[in-house]
Amino acid sequence: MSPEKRRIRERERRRRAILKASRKLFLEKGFNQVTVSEIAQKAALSKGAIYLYFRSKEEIYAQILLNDIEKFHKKVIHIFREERPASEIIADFADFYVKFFLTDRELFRILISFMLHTNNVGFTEEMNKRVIQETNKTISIIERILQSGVDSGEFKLGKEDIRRVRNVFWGMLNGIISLHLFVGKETKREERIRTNIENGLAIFIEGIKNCM
Amino acid sequence: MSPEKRRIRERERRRRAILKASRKLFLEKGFNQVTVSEIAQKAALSKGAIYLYFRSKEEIYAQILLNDIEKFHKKVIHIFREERPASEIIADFADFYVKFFLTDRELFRILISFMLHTNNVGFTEEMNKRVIQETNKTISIIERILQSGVDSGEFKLGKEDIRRVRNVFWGMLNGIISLHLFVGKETKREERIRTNIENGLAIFIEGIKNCM
DNA sequence: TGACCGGTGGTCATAAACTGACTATGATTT
DNA sequence: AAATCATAGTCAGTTTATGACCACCGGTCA
Repeated sequence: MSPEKRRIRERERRRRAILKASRKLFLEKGFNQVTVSEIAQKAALSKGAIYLYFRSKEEIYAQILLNDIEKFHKKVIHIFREERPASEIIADFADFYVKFFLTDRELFRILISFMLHTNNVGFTEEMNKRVIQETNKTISIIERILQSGVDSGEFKLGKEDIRRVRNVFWGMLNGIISLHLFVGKETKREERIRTNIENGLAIFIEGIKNCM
Repeated sequence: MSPEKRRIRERERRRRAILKASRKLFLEKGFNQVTVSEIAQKAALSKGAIYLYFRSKEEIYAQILLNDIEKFHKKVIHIFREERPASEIIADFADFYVKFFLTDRELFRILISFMLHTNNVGFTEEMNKRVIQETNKTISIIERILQSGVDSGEFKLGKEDIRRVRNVFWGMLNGIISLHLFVGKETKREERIRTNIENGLAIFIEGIKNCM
């Protein structure tokens, strides 16, 4: 291996170290409560060095978001493997979504603040764009599921309907989870969320099968 | 961890990388056939960087030697654990010595050239002193074994005798191994060496039990 | 014998990476 | 609204790394 190659590797290793350290801190304390000095310390670098790898604290945060969203994507993509009724696939999606975020409450908090466009972090337009773009990829998965339901005759929806239904479904998912994470009690949280979402889904699917 | 600590760690990691890379090369090709540029390349560093970690090619070599000798020490030290006749312990030592070096023919070549004081590498006096000092530690182990034999009444040797016997034993060990490694055939090498040393030991122990 | 030559150990000017004291700014207290 | 504080971001100085270069040595050939 050439010195050049080695340096590139080490650069990437440090970058990952910074991301790993700051992710942990952000999840523990929230964006605003974390200082760049803290991140530097945890990554065993000086503050100045952080700025050799990222332009700003926000950029670090954005990168973490993008990584997490990508991670979710890679996992969720397998839901499409099987040939089954769209209503089942969409229930699986919901199930997976809940499970994925319940493993890390703060990860959800971080992502949901973007997904619901309620973040108060001073991102540049560029950063916002990229994060939203990635988020939309996830949302479009729902659209694909709905579309397959229409194709197979299971649902009867127009093009515009699909978009609306997608938004309702997405909102419902995040709304229910948020409700229980931020308001509800710890006890039996997962069960409550699941029940809520099952109920929601039942109404939801019945609705789109018959009404529209 | 502080930046300072991290840097020290990384420094040590590089140093070890250089030693690891050059050890491999030295064993493969011998000291003179290895260039510093090769070492640098294998360690994924520039040539100049090598000289930030070692003063010279010889110093690298010396460090490898010292490490290897130390490694041998740490392993051989356990031979003293048990309470047994000195003649058995010394046979074990011989056995261990053979086994240790047969696992790596070139390691033996490297070390023996020092132990027999036949190295042609341009070490500084300082380096030679340290390596010889470490080698003498190993030789003194033999002395301790002999001494314990005298203490228990198994051998009858004066102070001066012990030193002479030690040298004879040491020379015999290395001589026999060298003989087979550099002259003898590959086939049944270990067996031949063992047989030789067993014979040598029998004569040797009989000699020091009765004659001196 | 001595001029030449290829190869290599070691050097050093330059570049890259890192550091932490410092500055500017926005929030908070008095 | 002045003063104090906290902290994101900067930058001059330091450390570490690079590879072209030099000096030297051993071998070759006239």
